Amino acid sequence: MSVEKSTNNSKVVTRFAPSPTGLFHAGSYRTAVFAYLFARKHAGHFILRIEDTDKIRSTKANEDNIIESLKWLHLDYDAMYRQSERTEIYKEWLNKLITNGTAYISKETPKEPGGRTEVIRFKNPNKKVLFHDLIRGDIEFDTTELGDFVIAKSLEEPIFHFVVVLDDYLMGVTHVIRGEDHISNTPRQILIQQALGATTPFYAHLPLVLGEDRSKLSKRKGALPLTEYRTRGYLPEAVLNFISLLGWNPGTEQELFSLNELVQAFDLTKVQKGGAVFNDEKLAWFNKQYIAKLSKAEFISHVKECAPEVVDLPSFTTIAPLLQEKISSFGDIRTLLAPGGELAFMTIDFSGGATGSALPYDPTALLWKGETDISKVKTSLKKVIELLSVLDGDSATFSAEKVKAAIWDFASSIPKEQGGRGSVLWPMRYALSGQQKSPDPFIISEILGKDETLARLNRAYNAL
RNA sequence: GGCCCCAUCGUCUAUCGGUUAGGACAGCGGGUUUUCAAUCCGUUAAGCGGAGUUCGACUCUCCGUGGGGUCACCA
Repeated sequence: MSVEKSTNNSKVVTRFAPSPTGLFHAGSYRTAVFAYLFARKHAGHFILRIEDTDKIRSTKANEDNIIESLKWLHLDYDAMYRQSERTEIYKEWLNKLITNGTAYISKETPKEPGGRTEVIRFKNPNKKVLFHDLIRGDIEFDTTELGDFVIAKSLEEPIFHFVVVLDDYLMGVTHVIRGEDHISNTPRQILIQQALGATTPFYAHLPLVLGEDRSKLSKRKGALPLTEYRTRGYLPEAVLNFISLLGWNPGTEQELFSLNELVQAFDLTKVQKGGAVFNDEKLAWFNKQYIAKLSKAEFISHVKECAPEVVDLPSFTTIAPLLQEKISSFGDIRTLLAPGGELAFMTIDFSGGATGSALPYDPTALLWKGETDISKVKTSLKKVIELLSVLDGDSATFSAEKVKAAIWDFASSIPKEQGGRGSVLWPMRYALSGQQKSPDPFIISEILGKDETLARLNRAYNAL
């Protein structure tokens, strides 16, 4: 008894039904995305249903987190329901089932002192249930081992299996798109459907999103809430793009998709059966692609959100283009500016502190590659100082281009055998940045300004 | 353990019986370069095992193995 139905005359309705018992992470997010894409692809409805029948574990904060995350990702829904507000409806239908004999009030011996003495159980017809899954094909279960399972703690406290089925029915859900972990719940839910006189929707059980250890992604396994990706400086478009390609792909070699392109391309039949490991490196790559596409103004406004203190730095506009091509997430900016980071030269004190004698780095690192002759480095630094001294110190004219122009001929005049340009540029750059890695010495000079540039070069010169 | 689902490079995946098994991330090598990054070019790397079916299996069937999910008065 396969459940073939026709979709010809029924509008597609999908739903995303999270329970607000934890922060919204990639596992549930992927389910939301697929249900959303499928609905939009077929010009159908997408419903958000908060499954908060567990009053103890559900919180408003978690619900807000779900809603906020969906909004951040631009997954708009056509209707929203909260199961905690539908108690009367459930009660009415629970009574119907009890009346028609498919459910009954069962006397229980409390497991703990003071425990419940009666619950509502479903009268299990103990039969085999076969259903068709859009992704996996026919699946058959024998429901006998389920026994007369509980569908409500009381008339006012229905539980998951009952409310899911009833709501899907009442809300006209045509396609139940959910995680694979619900496969084994499906047969008992179909039993309830039959008792309710409801039609069976299409089922599509998605492969799970896995952690590095290949087990179901969960907070416990280190899955970050989506809102955490936001605060770490990930773009919603990148997160959406990445997660959409987890367990699904259009069969082409295209990798970058806008939301609209995803809607157009999405196809449930191309969904994978096996689980997919969530890979942070690839997410970072996607994010980098999207950051690169940002206009200068957009880039700056995103930095403002993630690292406002950085925008206030005097030379921020000078390094912004550098940052945009370097970072994978906006959170990287803080790392770059922190002590030891490639941009630390902007914030480290090179004045030598109270005694005025100590350099914030090891002077011997000024030596380029195999160079051992300190006097050569001193000569080179001295020449650089001379060349820069004659430049106009005005902030508008002491630019990276001007500094480069002033230095370049001299640096290029050094023969390869004597170290080439590197023998000039490395000590210069290191003197200015105090870092093994940093932007080039010209841009650093511009950022520091003439006075600070010369001060640092002189201090390095004197330290040798 | 019972039941259920799954199985191509380290990872995400293409292949719908016939391919030198393709792409992307990561890795590695190189060009460029004062360093790192970026960028460009190149490159390593895969059909879990065994039986079948077939002229021919990564692809279909079965068994095994492995992994995962689920077994609540949670969802």
